[in-house]
Amino acid sequence: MWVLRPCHPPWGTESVALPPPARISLRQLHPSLLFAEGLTDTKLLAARNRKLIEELRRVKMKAGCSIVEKPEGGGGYQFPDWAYKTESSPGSRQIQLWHFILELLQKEEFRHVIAWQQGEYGEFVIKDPDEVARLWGRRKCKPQMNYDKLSRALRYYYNKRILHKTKGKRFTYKFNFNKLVMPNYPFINIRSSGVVPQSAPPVPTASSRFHFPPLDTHSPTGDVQPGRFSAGSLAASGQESGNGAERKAELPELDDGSAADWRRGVDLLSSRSAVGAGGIGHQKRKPDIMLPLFTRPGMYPDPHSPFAVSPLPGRGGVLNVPISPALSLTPTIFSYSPSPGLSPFAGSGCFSFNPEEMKHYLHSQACSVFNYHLSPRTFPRYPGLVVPPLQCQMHPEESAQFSIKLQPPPAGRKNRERVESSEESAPVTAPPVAPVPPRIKVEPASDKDPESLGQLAREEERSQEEGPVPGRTTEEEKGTLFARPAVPVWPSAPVGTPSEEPLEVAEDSEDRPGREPNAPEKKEDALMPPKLRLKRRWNDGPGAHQPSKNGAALWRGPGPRGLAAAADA
DNA sequence: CTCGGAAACT
DNA sequence: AGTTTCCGAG
Repeated sequence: MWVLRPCHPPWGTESVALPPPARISLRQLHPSLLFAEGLTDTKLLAARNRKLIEELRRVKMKAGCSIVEKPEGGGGYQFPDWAYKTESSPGSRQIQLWHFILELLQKEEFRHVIAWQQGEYGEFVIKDPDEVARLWGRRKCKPQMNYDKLSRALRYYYNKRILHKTKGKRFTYKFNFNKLVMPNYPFINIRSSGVVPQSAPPVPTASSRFHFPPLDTHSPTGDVQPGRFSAGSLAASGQESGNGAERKAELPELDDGSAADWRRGVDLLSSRSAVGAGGIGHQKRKPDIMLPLFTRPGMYPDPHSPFAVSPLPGRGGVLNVPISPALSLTPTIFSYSPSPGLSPFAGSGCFSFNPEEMKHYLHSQACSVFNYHLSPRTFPRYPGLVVPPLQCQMHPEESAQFSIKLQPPPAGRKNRERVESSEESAPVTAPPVAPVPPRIKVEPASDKDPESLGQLAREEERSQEEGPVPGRTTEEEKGTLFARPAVPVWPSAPVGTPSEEPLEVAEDSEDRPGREPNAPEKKEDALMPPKLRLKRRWNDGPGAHQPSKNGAALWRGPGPRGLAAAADA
C-alpha cells in the first residue's frame, strides 16, 4: 500500500507552506493501482504497479509529497524493511532519525553538512547542525525542526545505545556500530552492490568489508529511496523495543552479545521473512560460506566510514529481492552474533571470508576496540584463531600511540561554512573545507579516561546486580583487555551452532580481570536509584555518579504544550 | 553546547 | 515507540 505523505520535497526549492499533514492513500489518487493485499501473484502486481508507481512518483514530486511504500506492496522497496520496525512498532513506518543520519552520511553531497569523523570509526560530525536539522525537518515535515530538537532526539539514542556523544567535540556523535553492525557481518562482501560515496571499510586495516546498499541517487532525505537495505534484518532497534522490552533500558548491556539476541533474531526473522523478503525467505537458512575474493583495502575514499564502498555503481532502482542478511548472511561459525540490528546489506547474498581475512578483521577489531571505543565483545570467537594483543597497523593519521589519540579539532560551528540554503544552491562542488587549524587535540586515552574507571565500576556493579551477564557491552574494558588479553575460549563446536554457553564463559573470564579498585564506587552506585544507575552507564563521564539534577527533575507541572508552539508558528 | 525530564504528538 | 517541543541546569 502506498501512502502519500504531504511534505516538502526533499530538495525542492524553499519551503513555502506546509501542506496539511494528511495521509492520502495512493489508491485514491490512482484507482488503477493494484494492491497485493489478498492477492497472490505479487510479482505480476509488482510489475504492473511499478509503472503506475513511477507515474505517481512524478505526480508526487510535483506535489511535493513523499511516497512511502510498505513492504507488503511487493514492489520496489523504498525503505529498508527494518526501517518500518514492524515488529516493534506496528504503526511506525517512518524513517528514523538514525537511519536518516546514515543516509546523509552516505551521500557525498552532504559531506559539508555531516560527515564521518576522521580517525574515529563510526563517529560523525555534524558540520552544519542547522542544515541537518532542516533536512530532517523537511523529511519529517517538521518545518520547525532545529538542531536543538534534533539533538534531543539524538540524545534519546544514548540510552538505546544506538549513538553516543563524543565528549568534548561539538556536534560529534558516534554510532555504536559495535552493536549495530560490525560484529554481525564482518566479512560480508556483497558484490554488485552499489556505490556509497562516503563509505569505506569498517576498520581501516580491515580488508574485510561490507557494503552499504546504494542510496537512491536522487535524495538522501530519501524522500524517495534510501536504497536497498536488507529487507530482512534489522530488527535492530526493534529488538530493543520489541521482544526486549524488558531489557530495553533496564539491561542495555545485554544487547550486545547475548545469545538471546541471536535467537531472538532468528525467530524474528524467520517469522517475518515471508513478508519482508517477499517470498525468498527460504534463503535465510543457508549461510553459504565461500572462499575469498578480496580486494585490497585502501580503495575507499573515506576510511572512517563504517561502510565500504563498492567500485561498482549501483544497479539503479531495480528491485533486488531483499534477503535477510541477519540470517542468510551470517556465517554460522560466528558463535557470537548479537542483535541482527543494523545490518544494511543488500540482497545479492554473496559474501566471503577466509582465515587470512579473519585475522585481518580481528586485528582490526582489536584496533577498533581500543581506538574506536568498540566493545571487546565485538571479537567473534573463531576456533583456532588467536589475535595477538596489540599489533594493529594503523593508518598514518591514526598511528599514534594507543595512549594518545590525535585528532583534529572539529570544525566548530563558527568555523564551518555558512552555507545558506546550500541544498538548493550549492552544487556538489568543493564544499570549502573549513581550514583546519594546525592545532591538534591531544586526548589522553585510557588512564585518564574517566569513562574507563567509571565503566569498570559499573561493570562490577552490574555483575552483582544481575549476575553473570553474558552480553555486556564493555567498551571501556579495552584497557584491561589489551593489557592482559584473556585467552580466547573458543567454543568447541561453533559451526552451525550459535552456541551460547561457551560464549558466556569466555565472556566472563574476559571480564573478570581488574575490577577490584572500583568497589567503593560500586557502593555509591548501589545507593543510586536504579533508574539513575542505568543512565549514563554507557556514555558515562566523570560526572556519571554525581547525583545530577536528574531524579529530582523540576516539576514543571502538566500543561498543554502545543499552545506555545502553535503560537510562535 | 550538552543533558535529560516531561508532556504532547503522530 | 519515536520523536517533537520546551526548558532548566551544568
